[in-house]
Amino acid sequence: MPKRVTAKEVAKALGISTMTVSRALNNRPNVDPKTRQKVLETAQKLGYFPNYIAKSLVLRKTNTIGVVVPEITHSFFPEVVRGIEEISYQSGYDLILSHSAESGIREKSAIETLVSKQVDGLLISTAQTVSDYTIYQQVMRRGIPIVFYDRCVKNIGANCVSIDDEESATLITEHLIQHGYQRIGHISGPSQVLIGQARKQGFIKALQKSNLTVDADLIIEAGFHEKDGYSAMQTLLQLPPGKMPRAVVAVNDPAAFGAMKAIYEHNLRIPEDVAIVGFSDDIRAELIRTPLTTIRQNAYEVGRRAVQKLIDQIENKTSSVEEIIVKGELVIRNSCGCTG
Amino acid sequence: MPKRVTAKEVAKALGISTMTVSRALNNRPNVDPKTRQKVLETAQKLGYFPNYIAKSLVLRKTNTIGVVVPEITHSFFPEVVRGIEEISYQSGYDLILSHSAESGIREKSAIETLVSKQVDGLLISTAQTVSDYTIYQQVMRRGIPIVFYDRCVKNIGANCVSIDDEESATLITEHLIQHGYQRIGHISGPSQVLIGQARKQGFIKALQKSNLTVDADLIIEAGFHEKDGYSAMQTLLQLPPGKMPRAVVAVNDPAAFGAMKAIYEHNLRIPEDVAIVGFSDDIRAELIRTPLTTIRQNAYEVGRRAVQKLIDQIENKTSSVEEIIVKGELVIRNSCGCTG
DNA sequence: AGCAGAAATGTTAGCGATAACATTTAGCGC
DNA sequence: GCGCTAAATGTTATCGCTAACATTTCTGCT
Repeated sequence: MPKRVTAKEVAKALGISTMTVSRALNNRPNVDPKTRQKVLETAQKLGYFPNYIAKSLVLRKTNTIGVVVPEITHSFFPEVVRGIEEISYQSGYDLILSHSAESGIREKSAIETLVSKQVDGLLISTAQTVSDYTIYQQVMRRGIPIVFYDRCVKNIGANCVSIDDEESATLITEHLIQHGYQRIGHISGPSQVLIGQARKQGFIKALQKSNLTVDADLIIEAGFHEKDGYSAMQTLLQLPPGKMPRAVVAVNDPAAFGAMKAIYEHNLRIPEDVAIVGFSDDIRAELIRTPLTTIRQNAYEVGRRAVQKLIDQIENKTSSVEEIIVKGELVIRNSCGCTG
Repeated sequence: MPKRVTAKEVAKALGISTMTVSRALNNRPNVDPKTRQKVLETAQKLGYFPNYIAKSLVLRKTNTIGVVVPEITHSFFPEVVRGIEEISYQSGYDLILSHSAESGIREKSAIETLVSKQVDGLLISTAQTVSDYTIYQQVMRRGIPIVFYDRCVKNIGANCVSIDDEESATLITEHLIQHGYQRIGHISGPSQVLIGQARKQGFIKALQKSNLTVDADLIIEAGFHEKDGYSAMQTLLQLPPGKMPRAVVAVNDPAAFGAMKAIYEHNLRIPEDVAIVGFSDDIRAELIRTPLTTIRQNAYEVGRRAVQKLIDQIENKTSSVEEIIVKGELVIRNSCGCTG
């Protein structure tokens, strides 16, 4: 096992103290330029790498940010991480990445590990099953700042960067209303998931703003996957002709794809018979038979804003608690009735 | 600033020594069960988090693996990271993620930082511009194991897990040959990139094995993007009818998409007039007008095998240097001439 | 009860670096 | 060349933890 070269050995090789070596290596003032030069050369020659672990112990700073991601398969989060990485790199922070796999228990344990590793701050997107917030509070009480991203925890004094699900849902629903559709249905997410709730709220709000009746029969609680959209749409298609929705807002793109399949199977056309829109701008959205009108969410921007806020907090540049909302963008294609 | 609770304070609260606290917390033998119980309770009550930085300093082990990724936008690498994460989590290692952005300089600096952070091992996929391998050797001489993944560095005694680009290219080319096509063209990657070279080699090898002539005019050096495939295909389509390829092997799926666009613009049909195949199983490959026959690369598996190898090495379970190759899988759709 | 041996606990030193203070050396004016 | 200040360097203690050794407290057995 090769021995590791320490500052002490560099010092010994030059017949000086480790303190001078430390000063030279860290560009501190009050070091003779000739000494500094010699230290640099010797360090290079001996293959010296500073030990950041030791440094972190004494400085109580690791220049490391802990990132907790609930799901990595989903394309949204890698994109967020890319944004996080970009800014943190520029600011000289490294990232420790943890995956909670949507499990509250794993999330808690990941946070504990990160705290034990003395990260300077945490970026967290909560797992879907989390309901106990004491760990967050415990961490914050220790003076470790947390910024939540995408999935926020409110009222515990933490910063938060999220997507404006509700407003975006309103936006896209209003687009359908502008097309003149009166009866609009909604294929929603599971009711216990925040994102689903927000989008449903936004949908309802848009109807109300235009004085359209909100018909509970036209809101089907489903899920985020293709099959959920498929079966929900089948339910809608079974409604009597006078009641069947002329347009549908799906909770996300996969659900919309499923719904489209059901529509085609009923020998109906999109958008001539039923218009449909999605949410999240899946890569497939523009490639399918009738390209899907949807909302593009800027995951990259969410990541950037979240770390930036966290780093500001770590370096005491800000103290106010903010809720930053990254706007979604309406991507108009053909499934809504627009012609492209 | 809240003070951090240390083992010493837990000890003082109980009137015992820190050593006993340490032993109790780490499930060491020779601790009275009652004492252990009290320590656990008190630690919990005081909100004690162990300081892994201090622990790492004395144990010279961080339980952390450094991962260097050249590119995060590309879907391949997030998938590799997912595989890495899964296994490392099971084995109790955390990941520090670094991004070299295909820059040799950034890669070197990332490695230096990771070494300074005392990672137990490194997973590296080299940036495209890297040609100086001394940093790798320096790190390995320090006793820090490296496993390369996807993009390997040979002959420096490091383990490596990669995709069998050459063999897969042979495989898919042979599939075209089985269709009876005689004149087959290749839209290759840039010649200085290894992956491109390997695929081209595999393409050539398949032709040779079947005693088909390798016509240099049918091999167009292009790039990995859609526009590269588009312009390369245009060059091929300009060839005199007797020379124009009846089938094309594209270096990857995006290049194939570009090529397909060019083919359609020439009012030719796929696969009736020109058959084409890709590489990498892009998510769009099965959704397009004529679904693309391609090679699926198991990025997830690459990640899993690479960390596993690394952890074995860290824990001294293996010492032999291996080159692990994860096989690609032929995904047959319609663009090759098969009917689905 | 007395004692060996095991079990439980304590003490000291050190991991590799830096802060804070102490000391030596250098520079400069008269 | 002297004295004074500033620059350069050195010393000691410490960050929070654990290894290694030292000591004390239990056991059980004759």
